[in-house]
Amino acid sequence: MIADENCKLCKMWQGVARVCERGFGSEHADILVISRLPNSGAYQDMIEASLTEAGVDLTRCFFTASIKCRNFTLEARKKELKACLTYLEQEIATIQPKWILAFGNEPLSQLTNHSGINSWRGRVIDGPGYKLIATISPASVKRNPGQAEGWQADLQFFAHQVAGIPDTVKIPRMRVVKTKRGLKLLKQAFLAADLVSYDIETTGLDEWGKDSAIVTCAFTLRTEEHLEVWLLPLYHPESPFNRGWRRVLAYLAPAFERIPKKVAHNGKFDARWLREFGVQADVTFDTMLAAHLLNENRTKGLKPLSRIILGVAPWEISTRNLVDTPLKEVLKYNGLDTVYCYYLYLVFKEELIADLRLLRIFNKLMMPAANDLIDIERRGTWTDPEKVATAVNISYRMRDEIDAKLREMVPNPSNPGSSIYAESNSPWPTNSKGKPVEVNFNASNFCRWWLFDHLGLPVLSRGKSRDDETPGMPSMAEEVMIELKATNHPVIPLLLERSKWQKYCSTYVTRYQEVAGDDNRVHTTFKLHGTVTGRLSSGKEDEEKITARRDRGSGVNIQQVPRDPFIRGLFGAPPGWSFVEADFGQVEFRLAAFISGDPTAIGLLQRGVDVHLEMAAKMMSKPASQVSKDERKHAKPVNFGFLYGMGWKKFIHTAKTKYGIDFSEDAAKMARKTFFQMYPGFLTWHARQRRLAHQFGRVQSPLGRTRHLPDIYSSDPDVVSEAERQAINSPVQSMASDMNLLAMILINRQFKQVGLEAYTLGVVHDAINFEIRNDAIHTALPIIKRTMENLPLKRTFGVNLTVPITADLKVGAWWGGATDVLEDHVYNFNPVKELYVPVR
DNA sequence: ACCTAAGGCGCG
DNA sequence: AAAGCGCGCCTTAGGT
Repeated sequence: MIADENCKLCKMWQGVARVCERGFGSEHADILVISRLPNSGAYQDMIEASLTEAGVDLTRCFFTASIKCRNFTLEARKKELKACLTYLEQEIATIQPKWILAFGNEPLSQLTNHSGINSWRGRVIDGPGYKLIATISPASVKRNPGQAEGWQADLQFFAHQVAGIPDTVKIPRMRVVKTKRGLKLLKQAFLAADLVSYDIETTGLDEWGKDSAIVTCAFTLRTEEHLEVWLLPLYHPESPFNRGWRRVLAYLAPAFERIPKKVAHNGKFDARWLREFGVQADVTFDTMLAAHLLNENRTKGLKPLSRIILGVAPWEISTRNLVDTPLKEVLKYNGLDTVYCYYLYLVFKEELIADLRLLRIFNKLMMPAANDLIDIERRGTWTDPEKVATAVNISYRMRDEIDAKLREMVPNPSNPGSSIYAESNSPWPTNSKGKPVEVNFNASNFCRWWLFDHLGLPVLSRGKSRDDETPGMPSMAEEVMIELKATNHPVIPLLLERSKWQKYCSTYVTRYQEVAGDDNRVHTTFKLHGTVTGRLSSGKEDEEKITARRDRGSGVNIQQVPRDPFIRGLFGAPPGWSFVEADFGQVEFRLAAFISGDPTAIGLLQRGVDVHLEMAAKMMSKPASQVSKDERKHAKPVNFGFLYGMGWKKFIHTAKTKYGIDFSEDAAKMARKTFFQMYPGFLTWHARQRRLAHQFGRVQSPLGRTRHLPDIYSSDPDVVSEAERQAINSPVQSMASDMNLLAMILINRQFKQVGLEAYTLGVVHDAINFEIRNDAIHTALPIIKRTMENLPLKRTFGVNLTVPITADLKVGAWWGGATDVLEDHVYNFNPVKELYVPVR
């Protein structure tokens, strides 16, 4: 077969033992397996073993590679892949495979025009005469053993596709509701069902949008041991209920709400929409959240989970625009979602029952929180429209003024600069197409050329090298620019100042103004499955994240609002209401003390001592009473950094960039030493977490939340070290966020019981934000503080905390403009005297 | 027009 | 060799 040992089509031939290695395997193969490079013996063994395990007949396989020269020193880029494709195409023409299994991004991009292996893996892609399925490369599995499970599942899926194994899941009869009588029957079916798995299809992502509508609904109902699927057309143009779909929902709502068990995949989304249109239904079991809790590392989508766990073939819909898709197609798709969701529920339920601590977290934290978040996301956070408008104007003006100054300094052939720096005659830079780049004061190729080539400022740091020949691009990070201030070139402070205003314009103030509705509220989507530790993440709905479709996004990340009062002060409470922020105080340090059992740390916390002050005293070798404010400030990064195993080098860096404090090498080393001398228990705790991770491949928080750390078994020591540090951090971060979640749930419950006009706006990891009507504050504050400081961890999770937990409350008209409420005043709040009356 | 990767930076 | 952890969003560059 084709192989040119004199090939010089690209650089890869240099220094390899064998140029252009051909593939091997059965001449009558109908399966082509493509790796990145010709496999070494060990990788070939690994691939063959895994394929056999998945059920692929090796005698039907031909093995080859994207890049035919096994060159480990040079990196194959587009050019090389294109050159080598010639040989690959010849192999395909000769073998004429029916199936191709592509390992990694290289064969995927060579053969399909697609790139990004993680979004394309596990999908059947049609090629000329063959079907291609891609997955990650065995090399990446070996480096990150955490990938092994998903990799094997992809191979299994490939084997199923090749063998044509039928779906393992039986699809019940589906019936479509078309008439009034059908609606009546569906209502009766609701009343007879003990469980429903449901899903809705919608016109857009924001339920409050002007044209938003529910296109179809599907319900898998379980009644006395048998399943039936009901499909309900609503707003779809072919639907008989197209005009009266809201009335249909209203008619069905009471019966639907009465079904005791409601299962859905990412049910918060569906429940939020249904609530918008008058259906008040909580989700009792969310399969996506269960999947996440059981294994936080795996993919969360209904389709990949169904593929991996149920072994079913993918079910797709031809277009994203449901209104233009035939009703029949939409309904079938919608119905299958609910059927597979039901079968996933059966699997996950058993898995949770097998781990009662996880089941407890699921039932007592995740599901109640998910249902609370429905209302929280719907409410949104109020922004002051006038303040926002002013902030937008100021931000743009500041940025544009700086731009104007910069533009005068931009090199101009007819106006050679008067800078004290030698201006080289380095030519104006061009882009990949050979066109001159435009003036751009962001971190662009123009600026890199201007600063480092034209003005000759020193390159202090570079990014990653993209290939072997060219070095990485000069860094324009803030810390680099701060260093460059020393050059006294006037362009540096301008660029530094500009980047702040540019960020305000692009990411913050303008976005807030764009997404605030008529009610001046901005919304977010919280994900309970957004992090591996159990923290919530915040942002837009997934589908809104596409860069090219910025106009459609309407959510913001409420957890990354800059602390600058100029920005944070845009959020607040409407007239007559107050913004209340409740923070747990140094909760991670407290929990680290609890988990490690370090007697010094526990003792200090029990006595209510300021740990930062104490650290400063130790560092300065003097009594705490003589520690200055500045000295205490120096102690803060010490406590935060070394807690999770930071090295002295990184410590110098973070102390400088995050706290603006200079530590010399010796001082940093000394600080680290002092820290562990003061809390020797932290060192043994670190060692214990490393040992546990190596022994079990996972660690658990005191409440029972699990962090799987398969990478601990990596052959790469860097990867192992990373997993070890995660083993130290995870239980602490997990417990802190679960406590915050529990507090939120309990506080909301009390607000409802008392009927208070007090509402949660969101959580920011160890803090909860509320909006409370002024006449309810004196009732709400004690509830908040008492709940946060006295969480029923013993009763709910069997955990006896040995350290006190404190909550700090702030009340005000605006976030960030709020003032602390003294401890005594929380329990004795005098609304007349003490209520912060906002000046508007 | 749409997509991905990387750099950079906002938050806890 | 290098070594806190956990996130999401925006921009640029370089593709199809």
